[in-house]
Amino acid sequence: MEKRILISDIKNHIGETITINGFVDLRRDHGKIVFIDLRDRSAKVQIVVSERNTDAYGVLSGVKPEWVLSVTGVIKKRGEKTINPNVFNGDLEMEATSGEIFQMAEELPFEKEQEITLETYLNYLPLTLRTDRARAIFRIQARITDAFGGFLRENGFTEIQVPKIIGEDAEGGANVFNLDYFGHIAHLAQSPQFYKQIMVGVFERVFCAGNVYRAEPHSTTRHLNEYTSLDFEMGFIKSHEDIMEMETRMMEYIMADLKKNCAEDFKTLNAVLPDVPEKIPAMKLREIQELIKKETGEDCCNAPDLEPKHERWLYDYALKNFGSEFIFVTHFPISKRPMYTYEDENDPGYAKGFDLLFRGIEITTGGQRIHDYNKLVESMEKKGLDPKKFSYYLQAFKYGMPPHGGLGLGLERLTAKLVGVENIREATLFPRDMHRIDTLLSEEKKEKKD
RNA sequence: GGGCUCGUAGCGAAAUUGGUCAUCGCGCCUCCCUGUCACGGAGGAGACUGCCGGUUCGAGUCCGGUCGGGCCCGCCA
Repeated sequence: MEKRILISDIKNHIGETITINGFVDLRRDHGKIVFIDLRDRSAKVQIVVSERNTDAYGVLSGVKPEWVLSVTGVIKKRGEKTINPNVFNGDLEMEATSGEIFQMAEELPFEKEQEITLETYLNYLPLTLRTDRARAIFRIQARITDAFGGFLRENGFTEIQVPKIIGEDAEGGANVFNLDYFGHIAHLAQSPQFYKQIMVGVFERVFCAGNVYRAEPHSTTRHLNEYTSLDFEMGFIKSHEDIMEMETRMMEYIMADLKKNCAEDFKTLNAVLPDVPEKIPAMKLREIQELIKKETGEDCCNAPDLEPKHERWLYDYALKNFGSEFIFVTHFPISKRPMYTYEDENDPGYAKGFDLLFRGIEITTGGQRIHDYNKLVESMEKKGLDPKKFSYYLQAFKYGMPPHGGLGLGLERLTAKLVGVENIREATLFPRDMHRIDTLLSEEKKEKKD
């Protein structure tokens, strides 16, 4: 295959005649001279189409946004007066000598790179995703998953793939999607929890990144019915604090990676990377609740979790008092946690577990898990679950399981908070919510009626 | 599941207490322009103000219903 020259690389071809491919971003028509901003996956550059170059002018002078082109021409340094210091490649341009149109395009149904409502954005995702903003967001997201895997591989973790179709309710309680499995009822996985725990018995340290499903009928800026969970699970830990330490180092690694590889995208989004402290502050839920009572007068001391507004309050508090945009909340009441949750022997009734809050939102839940078979069975019974239904999972514990723990991290939540978008759906390529699976569900319903 | 709120050209917005106000910007079409970079200039097309009904001499504006969007809460990542 012929090596294609990317627009980001044209500075190495000054004076040469080369061919570049891409999409029309914008045309500025001055009559006898036409400027085209052409973008490919790497960058943009200005094409100069002059009437003098008859071949190029004939083909290219009338192009419109999103037309797909191949342009051949000479890469030139711009004259002093025509340099644009505000854009990438602002000191270069291509003088077109010929061009080919691969595909024309209809007029976009929205204003590119302008403010549009979320509804319009979601209705035209195949096109709105082509904007600078969206491409920056999802390049960053791709780096996050890449760095997540990179860090864990360096630390002895093995990547695993886990099923998304499961037979029994994974953890009890949560709403799961049902599906017909050859006449049996199966569910869409709401987490990889059981499989990654089982795999601790195989590899000791495992991780996976995949979609999980929640049939919760919510409609907020931070919930999706299908989201991406970044999970790891590791054996031979002393306590949940080992998991917290691992996550802290992981965050450090991810942020360093983004700083190195996505600086331009953060600039596009006007977003700022957080500093990850050497030790992320950690407080017990009860300590925080007392603090909230003391500082705000609001009494939430008996609640099993923090309310969203208190999570935001805690963000301000941690930033002010600890200089950290991250904070761990530990020791939730065991009664409100899943059956595999490990009770703190030094703090009975409370879990050796934690949430990680970033910029005022919960992005991670993690903790130590019960590894003793009998205790696990006992815990299931306490929660009103039938151990027989979990016999497959329990095998791993019956035949030897090290002390272990892990966590799940919501990729879209992390992305949204990192890049500063208000709604999590802007941090999801093709978000699934109550009302929309690519198209509006209500419209499908309407069509069926007709 | 509960609550709040919004619905005006392709897109984003404006219309004092209901009284020719359906307006502006972008985009689109035609024409002019060899240095722009959100190019500029001249002209033009495009909306029964989501839908149905009501109040009124008069409704984009008020009321009821309906459809759709958004947000918050519960639950969670």
